[in-house]
Amino acid sequence: MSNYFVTTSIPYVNADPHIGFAMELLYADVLARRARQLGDDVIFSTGADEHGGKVAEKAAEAGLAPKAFADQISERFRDLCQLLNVSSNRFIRTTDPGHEQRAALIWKSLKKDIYKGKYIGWYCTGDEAFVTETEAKANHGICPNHNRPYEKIEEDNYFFKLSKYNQKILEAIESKEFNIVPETRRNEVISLLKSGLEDISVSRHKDKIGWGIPVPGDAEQNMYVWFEALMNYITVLGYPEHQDFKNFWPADVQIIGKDIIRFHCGVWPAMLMSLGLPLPKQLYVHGFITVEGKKMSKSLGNVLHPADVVKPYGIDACRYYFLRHVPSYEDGDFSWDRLAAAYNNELANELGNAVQRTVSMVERYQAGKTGELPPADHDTSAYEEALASCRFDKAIEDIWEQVRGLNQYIDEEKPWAIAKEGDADHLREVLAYQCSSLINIAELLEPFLPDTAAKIKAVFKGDEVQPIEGTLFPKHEVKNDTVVAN
RNA sequence: CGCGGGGUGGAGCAGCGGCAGCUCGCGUGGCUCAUAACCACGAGGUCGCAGGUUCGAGUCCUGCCCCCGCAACCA
Repeated sequence: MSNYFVTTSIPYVNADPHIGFAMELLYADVLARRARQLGDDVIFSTGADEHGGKVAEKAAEAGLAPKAFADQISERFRDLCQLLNVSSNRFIRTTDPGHEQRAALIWKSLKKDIYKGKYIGWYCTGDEAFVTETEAKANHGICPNHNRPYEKIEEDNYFFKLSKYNQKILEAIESKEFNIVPETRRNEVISLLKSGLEDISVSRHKDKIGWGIPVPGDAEQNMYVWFEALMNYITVLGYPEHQDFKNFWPADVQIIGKDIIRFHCGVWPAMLMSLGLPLPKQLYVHGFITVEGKKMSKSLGNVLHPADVVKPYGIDACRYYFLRHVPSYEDGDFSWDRLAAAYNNELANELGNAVQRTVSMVERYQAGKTGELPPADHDTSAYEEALASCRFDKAIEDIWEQVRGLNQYIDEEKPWAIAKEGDADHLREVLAYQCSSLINIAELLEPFLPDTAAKIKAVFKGDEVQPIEGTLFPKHEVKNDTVVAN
């Protein structure tokens, strides 16, 4: 028995949760549940990133104070875990007093790598925003929105010596001490690191970004939101003094989307190194999800909320789709047709029916008695390997091989024919194998479909089958569930 | 010359040097324990285009075309 720590990224609370983040929660949940199943002590943290200009802006639009606005949205992220039966046991908000205090503490500890520098950039007073050097050049020094020249502005900021750790990070990644999966992401990061990291500005002027954690000892500056948000992965454990931190860091797996890879493969490791802490053991980078082939966007009105997906077929069906039919190592697509097909063919017909026919035969031929069950004989190494490398889709495929194998077995053995012949011993043997196989399937399924696994296990618990009321996955008529517009 | 991913039967994908494979859909047959479910067999692809390396290329190299993301300090 050991300790296991898995994290999701903490979503920015400028908008409601959508299925992209739901997927990330599911990935983490599978790992957490699997670890628990193997007897580990698990901390599974998620949370909300709540500071920064954009939240302040959205709050103002809603006529709320930033904190009140953040309260509202972060609550929706918290609810998401329940909606999806996600077993996270820590929810950290960057506005938690604990996080704020610890962030200040961390800043002080990082001080040796923080220096005051000048941020120089092109600024448009019309947009009240900086533009990049390239953009300024592309527009020939004139803001196209306001038709006035950009001003060159200098601003005092604190900088973090990211460049100092460039080489060490590269080494940690190449040696897999800090293991990034999938490989393509790892290669991407390596080439990024080889091209060199520059020091980054890690604070903002208070009058520019007022909603943030103050830089200790400088009333004029707030911490740059990203810098501070990354700290959540250790403040959630009570860094530096809490026992949880001592027991659970480094994280076993951190899960992020591909858009924030730079922060997690550059800034974050550098911060840890500066603090003298080990890097996470593994970073899993997932892709994005489209809806019916299109990128989700408000203007298209196709933003899909997790609740919409759960509604028609239930939580486990939703989990199943995201975990199996969205490729773990690539971008994926959500489609109602494919969800319906997966539900009917795989969950109802193959798995549900395998349970049903087994139960029915045990009842019919053996008055519900199962007798002694043989031990599981399925080779789980492919499954284990898939989970270790976060290939959730492959892991489920491996389970389904067993499901299909069971249906084939039943058709080959023909228990109904054996019953007719009256060979009771042989029949008992065959049916016992079926039950045992289903129990094993349930075991492997638990991290992915916890409710379904529990139901199957309940059926074969004693030496007498306990039929499920109704069916495991009732067949649905094809409904016209269109994407809910927003 | 910003970075990356991808183009394989109707759909979704695997294969990454040695007879082109899986799931769905479609067709035929079998079975009757089961949620009109299950099982078997079959049709369907010149593996984006053009060159090259090789005894042999979806698989390696070069060039081109087409999709899709990311980045440009918003987090």
